[in-house]
Amino acid sequence: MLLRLDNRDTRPLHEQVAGAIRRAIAEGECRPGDRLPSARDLSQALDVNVNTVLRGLRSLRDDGLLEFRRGRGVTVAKGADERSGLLDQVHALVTEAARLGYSRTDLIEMIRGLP
Amino acid sequence: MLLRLDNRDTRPLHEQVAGAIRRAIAEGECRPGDRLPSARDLSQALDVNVNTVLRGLRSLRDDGLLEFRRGRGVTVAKGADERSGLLDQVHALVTEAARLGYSRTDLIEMIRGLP
DNA sequence: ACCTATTTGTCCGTATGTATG
DNA sequence: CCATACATACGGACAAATAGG
Repeated sequence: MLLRLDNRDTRPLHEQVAGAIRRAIAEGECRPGDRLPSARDLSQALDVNVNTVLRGLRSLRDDGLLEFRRGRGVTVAKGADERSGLLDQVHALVTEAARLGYSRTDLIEMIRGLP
Repeated sequence: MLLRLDNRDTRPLHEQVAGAIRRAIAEGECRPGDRLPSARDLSQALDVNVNTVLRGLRSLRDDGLLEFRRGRGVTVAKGADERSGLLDQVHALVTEAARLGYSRTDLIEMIRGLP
């Protein structure tokens, strides 16, 4: 799993980290049960603080994509491969919407308002 | 631009007005630079109070979709058509979600659950 | 079973930048 | 212009799990 961050990306680092790993899972580079590199290794590779990496990882855990075990590392959760692609789309949509001035509530309204 | 409100809709009237006009813009019925019917005309056509219409229009102005000019009316802002592309993205998302067995409610929960 | 060194995520505080009043 | 609040990113100390002797 080879990750890199884009300097031109204006999003917070922890979001970029989360997005990169989410896509790696969506594209099958990491499969359920696989172990991720340790947060410290990732932080070295990406040249950001460990806690910044962990913040990104935590958000993926909250989405049900990852599982944490102190002393054992971070593993890809069961079913993460199916959900990650969809969550990736959701994230992209929410981000694009925010850029254009639309709130999440507006998006929910759009979804509800579809024919 | 033909607008109508749904009696069964439980949302506040000003939200319904805003939603209806937003959709009209997204579907190309109103293009950037076009003038909207006056708030008074809209209030007559929709059978709601003028201030209710204005409240909805104001929220669209805050989103950057409309521009107000005293004495000259309300016009569709530049770039408002580009934002309508969001609806296409929403469509694609809902379709892909359905293919994977996720309902709109599931998507809404995903959006709500984002960090 | 025991110890201990290492690896791993968790938790605390702090500096900096960005809004907000 | 100043003050206040909030988010972001960082650093260091900590505790759980592991691996080797």
